[in-house]
Amino acid sequence: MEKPEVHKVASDSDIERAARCLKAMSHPLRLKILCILGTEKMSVQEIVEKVGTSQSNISQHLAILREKDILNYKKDANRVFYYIDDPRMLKLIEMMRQVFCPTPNF
Amino acid sequence: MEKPEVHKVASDSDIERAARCLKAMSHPLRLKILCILGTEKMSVQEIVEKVGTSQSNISQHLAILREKDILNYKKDANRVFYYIDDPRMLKLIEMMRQVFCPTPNF
DNA sequence: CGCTATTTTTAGCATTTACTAATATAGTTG
DNA sequence: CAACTATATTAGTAAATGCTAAAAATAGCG
Repeated sequence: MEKPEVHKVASDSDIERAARCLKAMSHPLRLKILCILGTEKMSVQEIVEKVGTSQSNISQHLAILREKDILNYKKDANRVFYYIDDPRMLKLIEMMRQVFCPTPNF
Repeated sequence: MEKPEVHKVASDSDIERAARCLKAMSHPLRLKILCILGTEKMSVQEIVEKVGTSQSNISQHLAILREKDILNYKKDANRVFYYIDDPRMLKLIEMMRQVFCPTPNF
């Protein structure tokens, strides 16, 4: 009862993990990918069209999100479909919307 | 009524802004600073002690958070007290806790 | 199999980031 | 003002990041 701290600080390992994840999200193109994905599955092609940069560049960014377990994917014949698997990630993105998007769009 | 989209994608400028902010938060030391700050005001000294790296290093990280408007500060005599001003930022940090901290601490 | 479409990987390069060590600034106090 | 405390800034360097262009996988199709 001596220390009325409202909260303890997160453990260093939690912080490291969070920072790694944030870092992966903190590039405009990658964040945009996450935004347009939302709860959908989308082919690389489609992502390229909607995000607007070279296919190679998108593929590299997708690799980063994949390696950090932010995106999951499924191969279907010729194509690869990416999607957000982790509900916590969806929650995080929803939160970003609330914080960073003035109008109720997004 | 033709397109029953659940949401529109955030505007590119919103995304750029969000990405800049996330990037500023996405370093372990900076994230830790934000975590230990929470709703408090804290001197650089105190932050140095709690975070655990050199004074110069902390000062540089504080500068980054300051320049990105994530932290505000007040000078008091000899010392400088940093704090999180923006309630949206506090909300974001709270969210991080929920997502990244398994135990109900933080 | 040769051909096309989709995606990934590689190489090379310019830019940015992060740290340490050293120095500077500013306020405090005797 | 000299010495001290707290903070910021600078310089230098090693590592990481991000992009373009080119080449390589992978799968489907005649």
